[in-house]
Amino acid sequence: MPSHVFQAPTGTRDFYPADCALRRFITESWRAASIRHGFDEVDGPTFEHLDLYTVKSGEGIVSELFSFTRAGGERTYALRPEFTPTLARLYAAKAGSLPRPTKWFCTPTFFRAERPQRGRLREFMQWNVDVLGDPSPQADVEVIATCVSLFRALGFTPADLRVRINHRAALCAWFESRGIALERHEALLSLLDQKSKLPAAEFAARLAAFGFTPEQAEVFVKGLLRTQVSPRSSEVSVLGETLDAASIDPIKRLMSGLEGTSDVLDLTLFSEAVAPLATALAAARILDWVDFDLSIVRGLAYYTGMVFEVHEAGGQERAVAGGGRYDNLVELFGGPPTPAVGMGMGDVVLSLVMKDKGLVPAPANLAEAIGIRPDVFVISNGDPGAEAALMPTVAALRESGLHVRHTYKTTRNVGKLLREASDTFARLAVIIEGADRGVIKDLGTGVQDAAPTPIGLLPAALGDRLRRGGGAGGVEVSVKAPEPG
RNA sequence: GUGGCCAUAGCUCAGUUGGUUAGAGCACUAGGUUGUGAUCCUAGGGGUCGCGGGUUCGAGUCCCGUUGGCCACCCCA
Repeated sequence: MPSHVFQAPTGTRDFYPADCALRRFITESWRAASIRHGFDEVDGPTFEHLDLYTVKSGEGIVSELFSFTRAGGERTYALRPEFTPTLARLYAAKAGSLPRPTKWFCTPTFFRAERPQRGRLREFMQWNVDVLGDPSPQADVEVIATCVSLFRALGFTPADLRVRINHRAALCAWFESRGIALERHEALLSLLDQKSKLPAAEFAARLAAFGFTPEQAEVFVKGLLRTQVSPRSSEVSVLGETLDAASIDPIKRLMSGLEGTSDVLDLTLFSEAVAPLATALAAARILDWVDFDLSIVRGLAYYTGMVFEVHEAGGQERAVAGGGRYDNLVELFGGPPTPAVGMGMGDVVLSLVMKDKGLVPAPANLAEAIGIRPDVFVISNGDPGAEAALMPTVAALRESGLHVRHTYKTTRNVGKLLREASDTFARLAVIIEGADRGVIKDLGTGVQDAAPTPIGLLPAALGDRLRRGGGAGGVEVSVKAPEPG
């Protein structure tokens, strides 16, 4: 008896076949969404010099990292907790020769030494999408649209998930216009960030210290600000303050460009900085996924403009994705001044939300989606000639490039073996009936050929059958086709 | 790093105020209904009750420790 039982380290996961299938489905979905939006895949090392992470986040980050020194070595390394520093390093090294914009994505594994809890583990995968070298709102929206494209592909609707957007620069400009001194902005942002963790009354009380009325505090508490605007109206009020004519103009432009949308619009943080963003969101046809939300701050000090998080509409789980614009980050890592916008999405929360919404594909659909359905399941009916022909037939079919399976059981009960074939989600079955022939059955339709096929012709016959879509049935593929545009 | 809850077969669980060789369903394996994916029948493998220690005549059942899990805090790149 072993005196010690080996267990996986805290916060890590073991991936059995079904788990691997789901993980691959997710990463393949990430890849597909990235690629159809024109992003190129990159990657870096799984560990970096520790300094790379303290540059951006300070020494305090070290306790959150898995760091180590090689035996006998002097340098300290850390397993990567995020991709952004690596991205900045990659970009800075070749900035001069890279196109503008540079659009990169990756779907690697990350490590964080945190206490695990729901939606947070110590090892996880995260999709990163970044646009470098483009300061326009279109770049902001491109990142968000890629994110939304994934949600659509997975079967989510705007009723399931909400993209909650804020704008750091616009928010701070608005603070300033209200006479809040620059040095108090950080404290105010941090207060907004704590909104969901404070009792409403206390939150309002603390806001009052910044000069906000109880009525305005209520708007912050509700988080989302949707203001009724009539295109014919000459006045618009936000947070109880009437906007000036210069501010109203972009609203009206926005309204006129949005045929078919409701005249209820999110106008939180309305300003010259936000209107172009809203316009671009509309042009990308994802405005219906988006709410502006004053309380979205993100913990990062380096965000400079738009910031966003994606949450379940009902508020369950933690953020599915988050990101924003960080125009000074590349410079921080030694590159040229480069406007940049990006986002990250982890597999842990995404999986939880998919389960919440019943959007995890059934095993057969997963197998179809990630391309692991067997083409053919070869069965012997027990005839001595068929027994001898079984493995050579399997080999010949594999030589022709097909995904071929056969039983490892001893029974030759055809019914049981067809059951096994069906359990593997194979498209076609071949029942070898003798040394020289086998009959083909389509496991999707249940239709079996009336006449057997000479064994030497099986590779060609099966290949032909599969090319014509044979065996495609039997599973419902829930993965939606990419949407046009 | 702090706190709370939890830990019995691969999975979901039952195990009476501590008492004989620890159970069920599903799953799995084999066989049957003399070759067609259903249903069904039969048989079988598999746990020493996360691990270690303690109390007791006796512990899965009580106590302590430890490991792991879940949840919240901190943090969230």
